[in-house]
Amino acid sequence: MTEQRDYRPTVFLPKTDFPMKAGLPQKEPGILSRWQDEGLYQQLRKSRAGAEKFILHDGPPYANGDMHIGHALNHILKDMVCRTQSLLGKDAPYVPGWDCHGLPIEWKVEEEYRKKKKNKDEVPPKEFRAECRAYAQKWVDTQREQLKRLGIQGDWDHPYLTMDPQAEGTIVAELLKFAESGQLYRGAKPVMWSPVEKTALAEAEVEYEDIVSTQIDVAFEIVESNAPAIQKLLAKGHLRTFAVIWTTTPWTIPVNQALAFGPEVDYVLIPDGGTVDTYLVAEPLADAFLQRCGDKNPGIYSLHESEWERVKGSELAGTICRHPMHALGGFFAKPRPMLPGDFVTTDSGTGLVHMSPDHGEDDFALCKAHGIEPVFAVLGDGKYREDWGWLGGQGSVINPKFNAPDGPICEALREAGGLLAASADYKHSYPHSWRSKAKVIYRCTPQWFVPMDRPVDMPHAETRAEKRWDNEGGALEHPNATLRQIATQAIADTRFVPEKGRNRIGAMVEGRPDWVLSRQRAWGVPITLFVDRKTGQYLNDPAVNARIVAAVRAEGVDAWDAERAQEYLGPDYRAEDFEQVTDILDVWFDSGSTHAFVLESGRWPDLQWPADLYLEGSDQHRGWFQSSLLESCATRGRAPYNAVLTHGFTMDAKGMKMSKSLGNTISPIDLMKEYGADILRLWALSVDFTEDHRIGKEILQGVADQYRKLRNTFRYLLGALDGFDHAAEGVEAAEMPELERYMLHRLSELDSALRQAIADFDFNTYTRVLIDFCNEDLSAFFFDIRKDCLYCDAPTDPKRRAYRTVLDVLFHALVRYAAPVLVFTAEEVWTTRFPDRGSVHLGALRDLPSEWRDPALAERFEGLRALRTTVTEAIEPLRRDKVVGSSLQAEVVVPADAPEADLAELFITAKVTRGQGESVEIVPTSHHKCGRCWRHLPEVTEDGALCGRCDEVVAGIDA
RNA sequence: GGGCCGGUAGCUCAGGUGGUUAGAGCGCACGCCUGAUAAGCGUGAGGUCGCAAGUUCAACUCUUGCUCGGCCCA
Repeated sequence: MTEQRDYRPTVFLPKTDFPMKAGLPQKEPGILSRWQDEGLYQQLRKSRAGAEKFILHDGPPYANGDMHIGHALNHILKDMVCRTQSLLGKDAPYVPGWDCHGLPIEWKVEEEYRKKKKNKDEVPPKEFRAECRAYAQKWVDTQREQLKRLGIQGDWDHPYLTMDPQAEGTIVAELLKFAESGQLYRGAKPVMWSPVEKTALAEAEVEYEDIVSTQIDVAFEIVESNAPAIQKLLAKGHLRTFAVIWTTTPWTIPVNQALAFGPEVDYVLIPDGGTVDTYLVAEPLADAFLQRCGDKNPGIYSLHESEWERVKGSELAGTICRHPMHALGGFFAKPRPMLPGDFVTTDSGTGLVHMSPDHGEDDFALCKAHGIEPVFAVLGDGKYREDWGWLGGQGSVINPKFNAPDGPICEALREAGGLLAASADYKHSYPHSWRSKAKVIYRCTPQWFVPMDRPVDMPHAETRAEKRWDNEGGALEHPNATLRQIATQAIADTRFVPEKGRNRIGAMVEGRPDWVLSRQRAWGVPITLFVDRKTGQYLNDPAVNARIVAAVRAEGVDAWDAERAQEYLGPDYRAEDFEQVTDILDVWFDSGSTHAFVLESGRWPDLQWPADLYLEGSDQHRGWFQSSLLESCATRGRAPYNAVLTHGFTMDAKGMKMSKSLGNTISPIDLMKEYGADILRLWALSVDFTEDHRIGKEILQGVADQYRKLRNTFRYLLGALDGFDHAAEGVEAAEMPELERYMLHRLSELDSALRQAIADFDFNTYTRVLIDFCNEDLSAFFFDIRKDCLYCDAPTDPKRRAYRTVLDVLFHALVRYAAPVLVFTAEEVWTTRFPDRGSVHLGALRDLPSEWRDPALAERFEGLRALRTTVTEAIEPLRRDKVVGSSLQAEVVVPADAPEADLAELFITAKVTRGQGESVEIVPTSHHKCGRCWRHLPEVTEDGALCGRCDEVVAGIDA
């Protein structure tokens, strides 16, 4: 036995400095600052100048608090959209924005006041707004840094802010378009109102607490009815019939204007044996009613239940009652009609509901539909107004004593004979003010509305110019169509991904009430209207409006100052003839106008109107998607977007929503510190974001494993391509071995799949297909088979050159495919190989040569791969029995009809022969093992000696 | 309480218009290799397709109810 040489130095192993361990949290910030220094975003704009555009318009997050997982997901998806579109060669700019006005910021500033024992009411509004502005700016800056850290690419130096005076000016200009086209009216609406703070409250400012209230049963005498059973009673002049209502808010009785019944509910007439009276209540609630007032009216029991007369709810239409206090005259003497209300249930009460349009949403809507208007009897402090016919000047209505069974309301009702029962023992949950903890009420207040069902008088093109409407995108006219109809058409014309979003927003637009634009707040864009004190109509003069818009554009919302009314009104009007509106706009109007000042204004010349895509969470069907849609349809006659993409919400590992109180929140900022942004991105792009999805330790561990696999694929490519020079070593596809040509075919299939996924915004398919290709086609198949070739063939060998040529093709393709997902890692990969060729993110996909497609070859290889699996399965038992270890020690017999190919090479076995039968058989090889390539070949004379190929190669090296 | 949406292996996902033993990748277990080495390769075990009825010759796939979870509203 001769001394064996160590052939290791003669083997061409992969060589690269690219580390297996990523160290993303440490590495990413450096890459990020390099991009910033090099102005990568601007470079990209330049390189795509003139290309087809893809405009994603960023929905503005609220400038309050740190980035949370929802922001992260949303922005990763937006970034993926822009980057993949850019990969296709399009110009896909991204201008991020923030929503800066609104209540939550006001709260925070007020909270800081309270800490300093400062009273908000003593602070001049201008000063207060300045503090809100500063607060918003602080969070804009914070979130901007956090989003940048995620690798989101965009024009971070020029974001749009809704509090930018230019933006505020545009918002005002958009509002005035509504005014000029007659799409504004002043109406009333019940809002949550706190009598203690004397202010309207938002839903979020209200919390529910269990309290005990007075419950009363009140009788309204029926004076007229179409129901036969009631008519019969009414005909006997001396009998009285009462509709009975039940309420836990006695104070609303003085403002009652109607009664509601359930058309589907069955009612009974209960005769009171002690008197000549009869009571109408819902049948299922009759027992409960009798229990409540039985003690005081024992006569009610006089007739057996089976003898009670029945009345169908639907028969009650047209029935008229009178208020128990009708003797007071005036308001109280008016007829109280019974109206059909779908909201009436038989869960509690009497199945008849007393209606006060001033103090309930159902009440308001039902009364409005029947022409009954609110009366504004309860003032902001909770007292009835002085001139009110009953209890004028008294209150407050939230005072329990006021509502008590022995309070003034019940006493008066009792005296009038209208009170059947009253007890202070009803436990229920009731809204309270978050801040004062006092009870709140519904109260009608005047508000500004956009009508959904009034024909939109969209000004014609020439008129638009006259009126100085600056709709760069133009406007479509829909003769006589209402805003609801135009919006419905726009929904039909928009692409929704996923498709179910269309149904969701469609149902909302179909059913939504008029848009309430006004808020009685400080931090927002003013409703810049002057109302004529004589007519109650707002002034509609384009010249006045132009002055207002110009001032707000220049100075921001502070320009809407009462002292400057005359300046805006000009010489044609007198300020004292007008009331200057002090309400501000619903912030949804702000964000609904972003398309105007971001896409249309020309301040971001890369952008254009309309947007190709809006991309937000599914909650925005009611929010931004809709406010933008309505704003744009009312002023431009179409949606500001061509497509809407929605994502679901991120749940914890168990599928439960994240909340601070549950303590299951996961911060993307923490995750970036632990795993790195690329892992977080890969997570967001691996899950089915169109549904709700989860995040957690195990999931992230899985994502990190997928990442490592991708990273090692690149590491292998970098190592295997060490020193590759295409000019010297490249091989034409036609000259390549079949295996290489098959891989080019597979790559072109992958390319098609990825392009389809981009077109569908189907990113989990994108990442899955990419990772599967790396695992199955490359690592487990191509790379494994060609290991011998790469390590042991001579560098000049045509097969090895062909292999490396394909590796080079794969490198260029894969690094670009991966770039939108693993933005940092792809850059690291790219610069490891090409330190002087700029950023990978400037690159676009190249169209792969169509000749690479070879379906016939592919079909043969699919058969070979199936056979390969059979062979590996067959080797396994021999391994178990320690007959063979490496597959190179196996000799294989395959069926005679196995496809033509170098099977030993494909199967990585010593030898393959064709047998007679159908089966695959394995035997251990008897050949010796080559000392260099470890293959077992007949020409190897003894273990450790060289095979013919290696002998030649080593000789070449030695020489 | 109402509207809409969803529940396929431990994890992330595939499963046209109902039709053979429900698939993939990862993870896991076991094994091979030790020249991609805190890497690479192979084999294997995991699912009453949320639950229950119904339609059908046949349902993960259709209908209804329930349940769990989510978004929006009340």
